[in-house]
This record gives sequence, C-alpha cells and structure tokens, in this order.
Amino acid sequence: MEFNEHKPIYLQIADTICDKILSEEWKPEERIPSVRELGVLLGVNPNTIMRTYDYLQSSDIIFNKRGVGYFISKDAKTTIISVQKHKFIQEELPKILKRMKLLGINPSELLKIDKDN
Amino acid sequence: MEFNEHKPIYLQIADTICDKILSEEWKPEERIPSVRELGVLLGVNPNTIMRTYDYLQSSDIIFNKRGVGYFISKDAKTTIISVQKHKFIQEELPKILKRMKLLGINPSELLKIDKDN
Amino acid sequence: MEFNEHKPIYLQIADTICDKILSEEWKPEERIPSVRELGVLLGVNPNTIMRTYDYLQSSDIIFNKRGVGYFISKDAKTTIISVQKHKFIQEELPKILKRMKLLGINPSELLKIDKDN
Amino acid sequence: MEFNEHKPIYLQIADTICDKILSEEWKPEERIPSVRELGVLLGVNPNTIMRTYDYLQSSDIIFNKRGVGYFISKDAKTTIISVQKHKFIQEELPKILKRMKLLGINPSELLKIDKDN
DNA sequence: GTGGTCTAGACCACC
DNA sequence: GTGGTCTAGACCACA
Repeated sequence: MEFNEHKPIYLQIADTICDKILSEEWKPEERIPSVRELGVLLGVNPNTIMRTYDYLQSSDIIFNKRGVGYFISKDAKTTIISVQKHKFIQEELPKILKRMKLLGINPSELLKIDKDN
Repeated sequence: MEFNEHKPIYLQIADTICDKILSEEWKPEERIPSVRELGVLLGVNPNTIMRTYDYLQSSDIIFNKRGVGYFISKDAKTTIISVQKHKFIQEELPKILKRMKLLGINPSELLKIDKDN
Repeated sequence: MEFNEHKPIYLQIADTICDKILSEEWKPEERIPSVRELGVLLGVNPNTIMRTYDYLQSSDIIFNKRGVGYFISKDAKTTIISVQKHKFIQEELPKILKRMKLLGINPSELLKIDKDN
Repeated sequence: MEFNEHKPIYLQIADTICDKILSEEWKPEERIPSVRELGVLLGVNPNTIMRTYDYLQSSDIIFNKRGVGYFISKDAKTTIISVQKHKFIQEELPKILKRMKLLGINPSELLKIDKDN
C-alpha cells in the first residue's frame, strides 16, 4: 500500500478500514485481520497497525476479544457515518467550495465529473 | 497570524501567499516583504519564512533578485492555478466524491449548500 | 570531513553522496545513515544533513520510509548521470572549451594530460 | 544580462570583461564604460560594478585615471592569461577530467564536440 | 539593507 | 529509534 505524504499512516489505514465497513465489504461482528497479518499485508510495522486498532477501538468501531482478535462493532457503520458526515459538512465542505472558487471550478461541473465515473 | 496545528507553518504561510496572488492582492513583478519583515509581521522566525520562500521559489511562484529581495513571478497565478487545479481534480475530487457516496450525501446537495453561502 | 569554502556544506555532502552512488559504494534500496549518525560522523549539525537529504529527495535520488530512514532510490545512478551529464555537456563544456580557446590551450593537449594521471 | 546562481555577480561581470580583453574586443589603453553606464547596461547596481572594477584594478587588468574613467592596462591580456592558465590547468582540469570519468564521458569525445561548434 | 548558511537545542509525531 | 519543524542567534557575502 502506498501512503499519502502528510497524514499519519495509522490514520490512513483506519480510513481504508472505515471505507470497507461503509461499503459493507466488512460486516458487523466479523473478525478482521490480526495485527501481524495486516502488518505483513500492507508492508507496515505491526506497531503502526496496533495504533490503528487502538484508535478504532476507542472510537467504538471495532472491539477486541482477548486472545481471539478484533471484530467489527455492531453499530460500526452508523457510528462512522454520524461522526464523519457532521465533520464533512461542517468543516471540510466549506473549505472545498472556497478553494473551488479560487481555482475557478464551477460546482456544477462537479456533478458532470461525478457522472463520468 | 494563527496557525493550524498539523500542517507545517511554513506551508501555511505559502498557502496564504498563494491566496494573495490568486486574489490579485499581490501582483506579478511586485516585491514581497523581506524574510525579516514578514517574520516580524507574522511573529515567526525568519528561518521559517526563508523556508516558505525557498519552497515558493522552487515552484516558480516567486523569484529572487540577489541583495534586493523576492518578487512575484510573471506567471505566478497561472502556475498556481494549473498545479492546484490539476491536483484537486485528479487527487482530491475522486476521494471527496467517494466519501460523499459512502456517507450518503448526494452531490447535488452540494450546489444547494453552495448557494446558501 | 573538510569542506570547501565557497560551496554550501549541505551541497558538498550531497555531492559526496552522489559520488558514492556513482561508484556503487552505496547501492539502490540500501539504507543510508540517519540524519544524526551522519551529522556526528561528519562533524556537522543534523539540520545541515537534513537539508542535504531534503535536496536529494527532491531530486529523486533518495527516498524516505517514515520512521525508518532514508534509502537510495532504485534509479538513483541513472538519475544522477542523466542530470549531471546533461548539465555538463550543455552548460559547462561550452564554457570550458571557450575558455581554453581564449587561454590558448589546445583541446588535444587535454588527452595528453589525461593520460599522465 | 543573466547571472549564474552561485557565483557572485561582480565576478561574473569581471569574467566577461576578461573575455572581451582576451578576444581583443577591448584593447589596451582603451576606455571602458563608466560604472554608471555599465550598471544601466547590465541592469545591475552601480555598487556591484564598482566592486568589479576594484577587483580588476587590484589585479592590474584595468587602471583608473581620476575624473576620467577606467582603462584597459597595457599588459592586461598577458596578465589574465598567465593567472588563469595556471589556475585552469592545475586546479580545474583535474576536477573536470575526474567528473567526466564518473559520468562516463570519454575525453576524446570532447574533441568531436569541439569541432561541431 | 538583502538573502543564505550553519549551529545548538528543543519539541513533536510517528514507526 | 526515525525524521520534521521551529526557534534563537550568529556570521557571512553580496547589492
């Protein structure tokens, strides 16, 4: 896996996990890869994965069964959406719209680009 | 000036300079404040400003006349727009649209929000 | 290490690193000394080494694995040669030949001098 | 006039003057432009030209008639050649040959390139 | 006055 | 442990 320059790797991994949950590729109560497995898979130090899991656990998105592994929480999807949707609309969207104006991109073009994908 | 926590100060300063160029508050061939002046003005160490100027110069946005100071490049605005627009459309927009879909936000709502501002 | 007076130290260090790569003393994918190690080794401030590494990274000669260290790029040698060769032939050689003419040195003497070494 | 990045402007100007003398575009006893004239001509601060003239005068390449101007010394050409030729052969040539080897440029190619100009 | 380089030392986030 | 950023302060060459 390739990582973005400025965002911490452990958060980038958390993001892709959230995406998998949102897209229902990973479902509630399902076991997720062990710290070591995922570490090998992504070519990343296990400590970094540990940090991702810590973070997701403290956000109630995954939970741990001691000696067994980590699992997706029952309400993971709702949790993610409620947190991220609010943050996205309140904080990020205004910035995005402002930048689009400065760069001379009309928001309506956005819909067009969207359909092309 | 107040700075965001996670993005380096020198880049945040670069951003505000780019914004000034885009909004034509600062025009081509115009001299910009000296390293020391801007340092005092922003309450920041001159070395940090130097780093900003280094970065902007390597991006062809400003240039240096030795012993005189830094100046806005003739094509600064075009340069900034082309770089940022490309990056925005190629890298950021896809991510944004993907996230909106995952979060269940219809892109057309975006236009509505835009009008409200 | 001893440094030339007029060229910045951080560039002189960059040069010696490039030389090590060209002579294959340092090979692709190999880790290079940490900023602090090399600083101690050369009797130079770590910041100065950091600047060297910054410069080499922006030239695609080395790359960084976060939290691990810097590594020689796969194509480092080719990159260095193509950049330097181009610069040498386009910029420096014409000047050298012109000066030799003005100073009355026949270019063929150069071969003779070369053999003496 | 455009200037090289790292070499002081006043020395670069001195170089071009020496070149004019070597190529006999400027001849002994001839008056050279005044500090102000040359400053305007090259788009450079008169102080910088002054420094060039100081330097050339202390090297016996030009001399000053008070209130009249600067003039090429009678032996300017020999002076320049004797100084530069020695320096070129002793100091610069070995470096050049070494770099050519590292870059894989055969000195004999040099003669070919020379003929092409 | 200008930029440019360098040191020393600190603090931080990340792996 | 790693790099990365920032400050403070110094010194220098150049215009």
